[in-house]
Amino acid sequence: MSESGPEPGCNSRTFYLGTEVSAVSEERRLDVLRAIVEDYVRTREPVGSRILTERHQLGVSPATVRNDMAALEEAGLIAQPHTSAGRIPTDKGYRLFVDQLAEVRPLTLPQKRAIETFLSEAVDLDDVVARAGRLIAQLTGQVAVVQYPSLRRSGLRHLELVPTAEGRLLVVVITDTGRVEQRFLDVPVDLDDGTLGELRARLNAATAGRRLADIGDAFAGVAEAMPPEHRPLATAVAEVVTAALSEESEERIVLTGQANLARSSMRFEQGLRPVLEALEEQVVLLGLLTDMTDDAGVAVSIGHENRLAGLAETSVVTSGYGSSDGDTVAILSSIGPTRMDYPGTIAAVRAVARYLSRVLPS
Amino acid sequence: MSESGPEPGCNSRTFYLGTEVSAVSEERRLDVLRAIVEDYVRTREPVGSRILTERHQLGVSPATVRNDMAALEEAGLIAQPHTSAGRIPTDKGYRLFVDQLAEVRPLTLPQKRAIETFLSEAVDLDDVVARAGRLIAQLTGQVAVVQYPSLRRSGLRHLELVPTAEGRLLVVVITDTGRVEQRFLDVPVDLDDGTLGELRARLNAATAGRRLADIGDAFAGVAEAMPPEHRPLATAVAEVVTAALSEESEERIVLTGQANLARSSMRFEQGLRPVLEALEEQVVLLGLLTDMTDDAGVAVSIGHENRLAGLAETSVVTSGYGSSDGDTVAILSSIGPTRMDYPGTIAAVRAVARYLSRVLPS
DNA sequence: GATTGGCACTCGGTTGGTGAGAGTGCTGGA
DNA sequence: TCCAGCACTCTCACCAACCGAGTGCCAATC
Repeated sequence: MSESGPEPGCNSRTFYLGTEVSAVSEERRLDVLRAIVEDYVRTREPVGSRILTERHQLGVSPATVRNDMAALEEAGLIAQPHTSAGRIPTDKGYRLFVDQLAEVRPLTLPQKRAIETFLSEAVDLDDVVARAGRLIAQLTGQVAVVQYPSLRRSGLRHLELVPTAEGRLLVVVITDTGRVEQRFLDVPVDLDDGTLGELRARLNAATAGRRLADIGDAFAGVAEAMPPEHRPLATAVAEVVTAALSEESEERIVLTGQANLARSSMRFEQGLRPVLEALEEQVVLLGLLTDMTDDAGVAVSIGHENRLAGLAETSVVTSGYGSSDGDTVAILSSIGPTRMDYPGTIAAVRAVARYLSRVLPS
Repeated sequence: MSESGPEPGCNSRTFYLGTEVSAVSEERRLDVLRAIVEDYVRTREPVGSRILTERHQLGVSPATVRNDMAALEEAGLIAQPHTSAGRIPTDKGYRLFVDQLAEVRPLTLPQKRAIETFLSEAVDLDDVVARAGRLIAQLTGQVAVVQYPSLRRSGLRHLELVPTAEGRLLVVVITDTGRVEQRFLDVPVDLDDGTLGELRARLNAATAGRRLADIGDAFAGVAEAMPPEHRPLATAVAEVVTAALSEESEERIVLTGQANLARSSMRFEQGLRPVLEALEEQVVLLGLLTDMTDDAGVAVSIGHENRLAGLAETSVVTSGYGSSDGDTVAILSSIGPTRMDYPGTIAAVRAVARYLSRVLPS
């Protein structure tokens, strides 16, 4: 469910393949696995022993490769779709590849520059999120999921109280990540501008810069400091704000690049349906992404490791992003077939998350 | 491109089918067309003359139906996928069906009630839009497109100026349809709360309730009324607001139910790809929807009538929605295969648009 | 012990042919 | 104007044969 695999430090040779073999053979078997993954990702065809020796410098004959493949299959790292077909990696094989064998492939400088300029041209938060999605979708050729900065993890920039004609109060919350939320509040008492101004000033003084998650205490203090006749108002405001912010419906995500799923390069056994359906379950999807993301760096979840059955044929690459101080306020990710270009996808997700963090406090 | 067909009033019998035949034959041929459309929509199979006589009370033999079919084919209303297959309606055939033959089928009372309660439970605009999309997607089993209330067509509820720490001004625009937009403004001069308060008050007094589209004049008056040293500020605010509101990027749409496209009931000749790609071109898509929507009621665009090539195998059913006084502030629509249940889809779109208009000013 | 060439075996995909069935257009008669 | 009958066409499903790719195993070699 997370990117953590066996510790890179330990001597894990016989760990993976079970059978006792010499270190050098073990090494080559992993080379074979890497070659299989890379070839299969590129060609989308099960790869046989001969092709493998032709296309990669393994330095051994097909027969030897066949023996190695038998061992890899024994270990559950590769499989045959059917007899007399080549091998394809299993989820477990991809996992090992991602954890141990994949070489990071940083983006090119022009790519990085393109990300930077494209993101910095955004005019507001909606635009930032939309652009981030398009970047991921285009760089990876897959589906991008971008979460709006979570309200609970954001800081408060400003709290505004707007009286409307009908004796209702509009409460507007503006976060330091640029989100704006609003709720109506029925106020029983008449409001004069003075009281409202005072309340506004006090609320903002008490809450400025605080996390929205732990803003409750701040509100309590404000209510007490108000003259008794206005305490109910202060409490009501506090209530509506905390209620609005704690609502799960306020966690929003944006999907981009679904058209990429229909490209010929993506053929799913079960068809597109389960994938599209999983993507529409936004609440569940967000839960999955949240669970698999740890604070540090990029996380990968492969095939059946995903809780959602609809994503059993896909892999998910996520990263948190946030303000430049490293706090994660939201998640962004790329979803594609398990047979994806992991190094490229990881690099793209990481890069966009990084620039996004930089651009974010607009 | 719009729903307007031949005037219902005119005697259009020979108009459609070209050949001179008796009125009663003409009548029956249209019955045959209706039967073909209904059967094909239901079974997804080309329908032959025998099946047709068996399943519908046409009162004539298959041979006669064949003659009628030949006439309908001659008129371009139906076609054969290949020799020795049944007939399927052409875009033109669907058009005639929608304009002349389809019977409105209102929703059931429980359905209406479900729409009403589901929409009224929404907590804010985002929620309203999302729920409307889910309703359409679920009722029609197709893709729903819901546009956020267009800023240009909304009225202004409130304009807020928030000074931020870094000497920048945050301008927040709140519309009477519930949308909130915000922009940052670099202000050269120092701001004291008094000036800001005065400007805010004047702006709101001058603009309250006005359409955002024609708010420019109102701003001009405010700038003149301000003391000379603050006129630049007023002008700058006016500029940033008008700029923000006129941006095309602020027209937002939400797609729901894309998973429905992958259902077995939707098989497109060209596959899903062109459809999904067309749906991702949100700007173009919105333009298409806007063009085809007239103010009165539901509009239908069928197959190749759609400007977007990717939607050549789909039909689009749209309706405007807006405040209860009938003004259209945005569009909502359902997109599915040309072989869709037109009466049902039209009824669903109309109903949701209607209730949405009622619920909208949250 | 590791590697390799050779060889028999398996099995999926393709090709080509055939027959059934569905649907049509046409024609002549009511 | 309608309709029954008939010959014709075309698709689809089925089947059989074939081909090629790839494997596993074994004996020989380094």
